Parts: sequence; structure tokens; C-alpha cells
Amino acid sequence: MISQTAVHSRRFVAEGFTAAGARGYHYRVLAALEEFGPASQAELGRRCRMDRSDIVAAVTELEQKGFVERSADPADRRRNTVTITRAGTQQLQRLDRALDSVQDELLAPLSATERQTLVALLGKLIEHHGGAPTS
Amino acid sequence: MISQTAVHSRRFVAEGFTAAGARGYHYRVLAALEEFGPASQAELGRRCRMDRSDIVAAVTELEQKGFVERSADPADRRRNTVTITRAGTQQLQRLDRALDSVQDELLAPLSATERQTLVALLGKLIEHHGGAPTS
DNA sequence: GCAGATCGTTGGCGTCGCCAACGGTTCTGT
DNA sequence: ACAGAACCGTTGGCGACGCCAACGATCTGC
Repeated sequence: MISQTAVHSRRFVAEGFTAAGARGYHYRVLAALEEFGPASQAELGRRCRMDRSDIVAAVTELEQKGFVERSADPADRRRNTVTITRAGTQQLQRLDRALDSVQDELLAPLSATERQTLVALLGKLIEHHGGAPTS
Repeated sequence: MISQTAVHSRRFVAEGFTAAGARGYHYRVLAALEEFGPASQAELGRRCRMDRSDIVAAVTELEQKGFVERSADPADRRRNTVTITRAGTQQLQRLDRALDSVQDELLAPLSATERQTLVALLGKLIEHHGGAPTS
């Protein structure tokens, strides 16, 4: 059952994140900013498949930690342009490293080719169900 | 990323459950009761990998719906013996059917052999990380 | 008999995902 | 030009899930 592995995966990932003082939402926002550049909050919501209200909370927290900057968009006064800072990039790298080690731990019992197969299969599932290509 | 598929899986499963008027906790408890027979709540918690406090809530709800019965254990007055009822077994069958169709939908893009491979790989992961063999 | 473990229960915390409503802004059709 | 639709950020709320702390009652080992 996929749900079963999901549980373990979740647990491991959560561990890695909390160890780095962050949450899944933070990582997603930072990763989206790094990959696609500055964006409005609504745009971030679409990229991260997150609700607008959750984006507000995440961006606020990231802003308080200095990982992100909010600035009014002069071209459209409805929007806030969110930009990742230098510190934000560094934090993202930390989280990426944490995720890597977590992934190693999770996939420990699998050989390299098995991992490849698994990733391919899961990729197929995600793509078929309209998944966004996030890391 | 496993987390990605986890999200979709979760969503699908949740859909199927709420459509049947149940939650994941309910299913797990019913399945454990059907598979291993009546048990105390603490025992259920171990089987389902759930917290005792969550077992309390789940059993209470299942009891209100008539899917389960609480009875004092005469041999140990601390324990409540939880027993699945006829209606509970039927409900479990409904949930199983719902899960099956959900799984079909989720695994739609995969061939039969691919599904087999995926299940095998995930099984390896679960087993390695001390997973309990649930369904 | 007494200390420690176990059981059910209550209450709380945090993450994740979602929805409704608002006031402000921009875009659209006419 | 102007009304209505659509969009944006924000606030507040809800439910599912996972976990922890504490309590009183009960059972166990020594």
C-alpha cells in the first residue's frame, strides 16, 4: 500500500525539516522561488499547489526569518512580489541536503537500479494525475 | 519524490473514505478487528500504529454508528474489549471495495507487471522500516 | 504491601489541506 | 464610461492525522 510508505516518508521528511527548523510549506515556497524566480503569492500558490491562505502564512514566517522579501508590485497594486534572499537560498540548500540524507535513509534497502525503477514508476503516476514537476 | 505520490494517494483515499462516511482511523480499527479478532484498545493502538487517545475517539465514533462494541474485560478491569459487529463487518467490506476502486484509479497508468514491481518495492521499504503488514 | 507498569480518558499542540468571506484592485463587455 | 466579473492578499475557520502529557483506576512483580 502506497499509503503505508507515505507514512514513513512523511515521518522521515518531517524529521529532517523540523531538525532544520522549517516546515514543508517553507521548503516548497523556497524551492519554487529558487526555480522560477520571484512571483506573486497567488502564483506561488499555483506552483506549490498550496492554498492562497497558506501561502500568506508561509511567506510571513519566511519573511520574519529573513529568507524572503515582500514588495508591492508597482504594475499591479493587488500583487505582492515575493523574492528569495541570499539567506533564503542558503536555507534552501540546507533543507535540500537534509532531504537528501533523509531520502538515502528511506531508500536504504533498495539497490541503485531499484531506486531508479521506483522513481520512474512514481513519476508515471504523478504525471498521469496532473502532478507538477517539483524536485 | 515519494511525497508527491503520497499526496495524490492520500487525496484519493480520503475521497473514497469520506464518500463512504468514514475516516482512515475507522478503517484501520475495523480492519485490525476483522483480521485479529476482538482486542483491548491499547492492543488496537499497537496493531494500527495509532495513539491510544486516537483509538478512544475512533472506537467511540464506531460504537455510535453500531460498527463496534465496547465491553468491560472481566479478567482485567482496566481493559475494554472491543468487538466488531455484523454491521461493522459490512461497513469494512464497503470500505474495502471503495479502496479497491480508488487503487485502480491511482494505478491506472501502470501495467499489471509494473504494479507488481511497485508493490514489491514499496513492500521492501515498509518491511525494512519496521512496517506492519496491513492489507 | 508497595513500587512500577499498564489501561482508558481528557486535553492539548503542530502540520497539512481546504473553504468562505472581506475589501481592494484590475480587467471585460457593453 | 461604467457595471460586473475576475483576481489578489488577508483573516478566520474546519477536519484529518500524528503525537505528547497527565490523571485516576487497575494490575503486576518483588
